[in-house]
Amino acid sequence: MKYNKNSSDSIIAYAKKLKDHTLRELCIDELKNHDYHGKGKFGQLLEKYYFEYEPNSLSEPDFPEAGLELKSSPLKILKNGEFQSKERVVLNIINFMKVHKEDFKSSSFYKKNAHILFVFFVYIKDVNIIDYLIHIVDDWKFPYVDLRIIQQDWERINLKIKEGKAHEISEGDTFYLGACTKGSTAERSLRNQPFNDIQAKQRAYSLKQSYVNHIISILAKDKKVINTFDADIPRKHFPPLKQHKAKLVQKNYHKKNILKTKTAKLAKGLIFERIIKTPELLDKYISIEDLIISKFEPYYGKNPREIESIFGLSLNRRSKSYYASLTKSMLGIGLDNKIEEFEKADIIVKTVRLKESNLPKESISFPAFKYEEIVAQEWEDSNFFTILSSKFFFVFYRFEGNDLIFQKTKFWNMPYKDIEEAKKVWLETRNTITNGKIIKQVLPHKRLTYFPKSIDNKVSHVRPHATTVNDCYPLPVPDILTGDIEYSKHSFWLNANYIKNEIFLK
DNA sequence: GCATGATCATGC
DNA sequence: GCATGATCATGC
Repeated sequence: MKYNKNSSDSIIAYAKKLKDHTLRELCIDELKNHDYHGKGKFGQLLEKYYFEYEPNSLSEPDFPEAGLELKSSPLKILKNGEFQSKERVVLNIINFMKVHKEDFKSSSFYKKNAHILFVFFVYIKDVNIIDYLIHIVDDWKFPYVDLRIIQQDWERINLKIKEGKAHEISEGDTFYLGACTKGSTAERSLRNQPFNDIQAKQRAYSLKQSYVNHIISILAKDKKVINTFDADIPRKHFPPLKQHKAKLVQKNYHKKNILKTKTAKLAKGLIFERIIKTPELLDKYISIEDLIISKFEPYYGKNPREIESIFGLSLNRRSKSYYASLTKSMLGIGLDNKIEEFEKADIIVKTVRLKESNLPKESISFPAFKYEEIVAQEWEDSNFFTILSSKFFFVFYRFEGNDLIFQKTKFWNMPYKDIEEAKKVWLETRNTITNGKIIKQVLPHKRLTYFPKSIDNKVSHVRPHATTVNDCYPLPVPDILTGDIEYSKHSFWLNANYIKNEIFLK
């Protein structure tokens, strides 16, 4: 053994030798003649050829004597050169039949994942897994406040199981710790649950992608991992057949690296600020939601101008960030800073202005979808499903006469049944595009479409979401009526009535 | 007064 | 220049 399996320090030190290298360089004899692809393969190769133990699926950590769990995970490079997690980090599978009897501190989750050794590598499509460059290697223990929130998340997942609702679990139920589906196909991965005959999709605990990004930013900062690509990546590390591609990849690495150094300088002002300034605050409230909502209570009944003046602000009311600024002020967050808890939990903040009838003045829009993308996707891979699976934070203002009054705030995530309703809208939209039957009638100043309308579905509808009618995305199939090969951008919207009845009034 | 098509305004 | 959150405009 090249390390002492009883000592986490020894394992971590050995692991750190991976940094700035590829598996091909470090395990060359065993691996060099293979072309490896596929999800999860990197982790298996790492365990078998670098740490030299056989991959297992025990409930213990990967290094049981040291209490250390090994997790490898891909990074992607953003256009601005920053590194981000490519996906969530999937942890142990949730055993519905057993976990409801556990408590957090002695749970299988905590036993396995209290101390994690992360190996982050740079993912590039179609490149042999053993040529991925390992970028960040470090161990991770959850900070106290995060752990408290994760415990609350864990208990919330457990509550759903105890209520016989394992089949209704959603990513939006929780903040940092998610319960993501796991298994090749949905049908094949159904599992029994203890308090309901309905089978539930197999799920695993996972760290949400945004939380993983937070981990990455901390590990990268502590270790000053900035110039990973200073050293040339030797061409021999890429298999001959892929040499052309490898050249491109190398070129890209350097380009990105330069970009990254530039943006790193520019991005220095970006600060994440916590709502929870001291851990003791957590003990005063039942949940983190209650704690956060309590911050807003002093301002209920006031209008935006009054709230501004309380904080000595004078904001541009037309600015897109106007309500976001008010929200930050009430949370005690600097206007230039990001709300750490919201960023880490990928919470979607929406400000809604209601009429006196409690009906929102406007429905809520989401980003425009790409016609070519949507026809190639399945529901559970779609952006719309991801959005609707998120946790939302609503800030409600309500008109009383001409005065706009701050009414209330609310954490919310869409109930399982309503996500199923929204799925119908998505499927119908996809069909409409696939069949090329989008435009119903062309009128002088507008076009009528076959897209789902708000009267067709309780939850959602499709509407234009473009700068002008000429602001288009290409169509995968030309429209039958007009022959158009592109069409103005559209997006999914939440119905105003749904917001009123299912979010504001509930 | 609402539903739906269309567009604005800002910031990156 | 475009993505995004927000808002306008018209006809029934």
